[in-house]
Amino acid sequence: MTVPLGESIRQSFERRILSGELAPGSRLPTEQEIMAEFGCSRMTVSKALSALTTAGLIERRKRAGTFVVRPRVHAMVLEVPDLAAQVAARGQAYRFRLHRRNEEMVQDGHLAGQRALHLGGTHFADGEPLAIEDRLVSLAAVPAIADADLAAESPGTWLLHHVPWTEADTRIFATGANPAEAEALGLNPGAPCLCIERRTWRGDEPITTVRQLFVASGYELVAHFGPGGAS
Amino acid sequence: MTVPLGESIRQSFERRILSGELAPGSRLPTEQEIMAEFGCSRMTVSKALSALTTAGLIERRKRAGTFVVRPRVHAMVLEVPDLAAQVAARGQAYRFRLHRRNEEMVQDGHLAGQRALHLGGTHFADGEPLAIEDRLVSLAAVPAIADADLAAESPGTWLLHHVPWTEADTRIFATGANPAEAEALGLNPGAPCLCIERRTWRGDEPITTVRQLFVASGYELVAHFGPGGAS
DNA sequence: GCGACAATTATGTATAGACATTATTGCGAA
DNA sequence: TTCGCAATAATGTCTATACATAATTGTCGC
Repeated sequence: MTVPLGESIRQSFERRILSGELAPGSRLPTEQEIMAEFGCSRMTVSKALSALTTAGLIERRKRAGTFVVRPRVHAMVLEVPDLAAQVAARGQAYRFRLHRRNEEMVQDGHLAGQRALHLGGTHFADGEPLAIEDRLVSLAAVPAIADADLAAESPGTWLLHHVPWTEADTRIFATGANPAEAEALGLNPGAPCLCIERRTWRGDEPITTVRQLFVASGYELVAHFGPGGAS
Repeated sequence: MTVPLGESIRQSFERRILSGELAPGSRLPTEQEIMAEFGCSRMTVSKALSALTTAGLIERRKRAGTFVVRPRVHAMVLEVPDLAAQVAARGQAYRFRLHRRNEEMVQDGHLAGQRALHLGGTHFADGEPLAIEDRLVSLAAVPAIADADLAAESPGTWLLHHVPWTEADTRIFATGANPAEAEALGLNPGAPCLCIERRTWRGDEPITTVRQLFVASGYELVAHFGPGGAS
């Protein structure tokens, strides 16, 4: 038995649901009936249904039975890899240049009232500016960053390797570069750019806020939704 | 016992990991030790650890034990709600105007070699153009769209309510509006726009391809990552 | 010393049974 | 009719046990 029985039960119902054989809102067989169909114990059925529940495909209601959920909003998986790795994966030379680094008391936003390290820099791919970023890192949450060598490694890469986070919000929108930004990116003012603003936390504790402005022609985000969840 | 024992075990280890008490790469107690700590059976411990495994917090290796995973790439959940619903949620009046509808044989791309319905239109929020879209819908996969009333409802909304899909790819990038696009959106040529290109499938069968161009000031995408997965 | 093989130890999966929980259903009384 | 309560049928959780599986560890032979 290469594939576990519980897993094959899960797959069977996943297939029936995704194919439309089991329509949204329709009732699945009872656990007793599924036991009989697959010739296994109720615990095994229950575990398979629990997995489908956490995957969001079905809903279990006591006394009433188990139902296929009706489709809601699309939730897609957005991969946000490390920028240095992503540039390297395209076969380009990656470089980061830091042009601002100072400690300050943050007045507003996500890190308001905390001492933070304020970092600014430019990401280059093959010597061409790809993006500029402006970042605040909480010194309370990440004291070690005060001693980090951020000239060699971008702050994002350093944080990714040194600081685990548990929660993040990202806003993605298009905007025109203002004169200073255009200058830094080698564009004309008003040129289209992709802007990504991200705030991260570990538990309730804010870690960092970053605003990255990408040259439109040099960057795109890719999101995927598929049966496996991620792929 | 309001909270199930297995769940409290799961929470206990989640807390210890997120707080850093259990560092990435470190070994958890064996299932036997956890049994003793919580005074329960091994199945209950195993179920709690299974949940943490699917949540991606720990890794279980036979013979070796259970370990806290090291942080990897960021995978965030991108909410892609229906545009009409999203505009309505902001308290604005939503309208869609269809200005192209014809059947054609698709030459290239995702739907190459299929007969498809080619649709073009504009999304308005409070009477102002918000986005233009250009869409191909496979007539083989979705024959019913030939009879749909797409003047009242946007093609995206119609598809969302009538056609389940199982797989989708999305590209997100910034671009400048070309003269025709700028005209349709009431912008100057070259003005920054957010472009979303999406291809969807049901199983192996392509359903639709769409390119949506948003006025930069009117739209942003929001992605989230958190312990709950979605929130 | 060093490689191959066996023993050990840990997780992976499954069964069978028990009791808890809870929403529905139906019946009886006001 | 309608309100409320009890019976019921379904899922939720847990125990105790068994065997499978796989990687590390130790040992034996060379």
